Amino acid sequence: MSEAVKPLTSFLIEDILSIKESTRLNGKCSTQKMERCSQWKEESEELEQLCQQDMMFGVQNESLDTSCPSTSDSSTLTSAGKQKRSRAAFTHLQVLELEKKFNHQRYLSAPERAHLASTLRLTETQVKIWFQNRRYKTKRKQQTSELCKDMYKSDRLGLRDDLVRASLLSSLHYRPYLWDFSGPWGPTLW
DNA sequence: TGCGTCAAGGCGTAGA
DNA sequence: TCTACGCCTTGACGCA
Repeated sequence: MSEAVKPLTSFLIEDILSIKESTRLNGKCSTQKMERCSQWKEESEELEQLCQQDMMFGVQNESLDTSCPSTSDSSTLTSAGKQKRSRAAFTHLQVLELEKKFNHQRYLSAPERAHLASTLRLTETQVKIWFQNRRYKTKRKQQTSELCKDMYKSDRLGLRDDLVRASLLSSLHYRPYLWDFSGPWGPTLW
């Protein structure tokens, strides 16, 4: 893989917050939450319009970059001189659209990904990774719910051994790194 | 301050 | 060989 092809890590929380800084009040959590809700509402309305326009005319929108990645200087140096990893925080608007797309289709073709990325002002890699993570998250949730069902069944049937095994497995599943990988059970066993 | 969440990193694999 | 995937794991961040 060439580093040149790979897009730079996206943007920092501060990048987003700085945009909204001017409208931000001094209050703490509740105020901020209320504010965020109203922002989401505005973003959603904006998105509706943008997506409709985009679908109708097939054009890119310039006004959707409330969280536009500032790819140039997204990470800082640590005291050790190592580059500090930055974590992008997608806006509600972007997540909303990604979720919408994901509900419709779990896999994107390259053109679809490119289109969605440009529409949401994200890189194709970010869209790709988001879908990857989203699929994995869905899978995990599904496995957990199935496990819970099994546990419930076992409990009702009085299958204590199964219950114990299931609870043991559930504790392992989400904390695979806590388990001794040299042992007979790997995290991908089930 | 510990914990949960989530974008991104990393590794192995499959298909073209 | 390249690209995208799955499957974790890591690291940054927000919250109680």
